[in-house]
Amino acid sequence: MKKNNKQIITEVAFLLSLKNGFNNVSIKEIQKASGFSAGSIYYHFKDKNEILLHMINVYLIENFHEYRDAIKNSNDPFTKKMESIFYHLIGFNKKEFNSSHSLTMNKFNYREYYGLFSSIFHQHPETRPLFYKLHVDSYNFYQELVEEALENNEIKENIDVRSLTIFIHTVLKGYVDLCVFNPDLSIKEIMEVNLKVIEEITKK
Amino acid sequence: MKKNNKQIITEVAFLLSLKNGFNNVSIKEIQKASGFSAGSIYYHFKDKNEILLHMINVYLIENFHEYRDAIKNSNDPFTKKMESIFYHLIGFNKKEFNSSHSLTMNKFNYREYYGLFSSIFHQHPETRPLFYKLHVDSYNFYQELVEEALENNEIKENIDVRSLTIFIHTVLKGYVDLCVFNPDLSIKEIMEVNLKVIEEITKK
DNA sequence: GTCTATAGTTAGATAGAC
DNA sequence: GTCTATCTAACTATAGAC
Repeated sequence: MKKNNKQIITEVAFLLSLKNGFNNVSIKEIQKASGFSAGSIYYHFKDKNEILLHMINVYLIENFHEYRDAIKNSNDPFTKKMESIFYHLIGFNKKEFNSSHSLTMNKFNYREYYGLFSSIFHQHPETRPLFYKLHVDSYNFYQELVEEALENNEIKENIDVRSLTIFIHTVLKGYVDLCVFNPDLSIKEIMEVNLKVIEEITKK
Repeated sequence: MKKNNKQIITEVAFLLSLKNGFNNVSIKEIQKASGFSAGSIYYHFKDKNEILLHMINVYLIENFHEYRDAIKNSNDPFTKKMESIFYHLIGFNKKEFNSSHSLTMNKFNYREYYGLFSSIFHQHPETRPLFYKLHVDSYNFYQELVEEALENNEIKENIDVRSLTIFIHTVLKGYVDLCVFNPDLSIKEIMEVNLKVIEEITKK
């Protein structure tokens, strides 16, 4: 899949934004880093805000859909799927996480990633509907997993689907937040603690 | 407690930042909203970044210390203290939340509040140590509550303090995140679901 | 589709009077 | 301690040649 120039500009804007925040990335910087001129950039995007929208769609929305569908289509049991979500949320699948060069975390820096999109949510209120939609999609995804687990008799059958879904949603959100803001706690420990609680309250 | 002019400027900067993000608030806007001139502002602060630091200390750090000490000094049982934290994290104590005019949420808009500080964390990396410190303090606070509950025989005695503390920290983080980003779910429901899980895994 | 050159605006910060 | 006036730098966006 060859990248067209619009995609290159978007990627450059995204990578620069990870470091400095979208508002602190100037068109001049995008010019320098991409090799394209201002005129060229404004040929592809009518203004800077359109770059932002494109960026959100590619790196937030599409990214979610991809990892969601990957997990959906796997044949893993409920607990395994939950574990995969924990890894994916910080940009890893389990194999990568346990490999030796995972420590560099080069693939993507989840700390900057979530920081960037939180900033965008706050400073560009016109983009908020996109975030709300994403959260509804996440909720529905988790609910499907819970319902599937119930059907497959993997968790205790008298559990309330809505409550468990909300709880799982909460824990996943908090887990990401802790990983981002708390450099003292090991990701693995946060993950294991919370997976254990989920197991405890769902076990038959 | 009469406000001095430095405090007024800080408050104005904070309120404007809640709406637009600190980076999008210009000195000119602070001038207009506060009634002070640029010269006056730069008499109190050597540059714009110093306003930011002062703002973080007053509205993030001191705010945490106040609500933490209030809960610490209360004589409530463990579950009651947990409930209070849930309310305080979104800017209410329970009484206010249940009163009729709570719906306006005028006291402070927690959605903008957390959005603002997330943005600052991302876009002003030099301030991150302050955030890390705050998270360690939060962790220690939760741990003290757990230890206290153990001493008072309020929760089952064979529970692992560290695991429970990490779990509580995760849930509280996720709860705030859901409240901020998910306008479809009722705050009360998120709160109740998670309080119930905490109760379930700690009950004797 | 990409370039150069530049218009037009706004930002943070300072000097010096009172 | 507060004011007015102003400087310099940086930004987004556009016009027009190729």
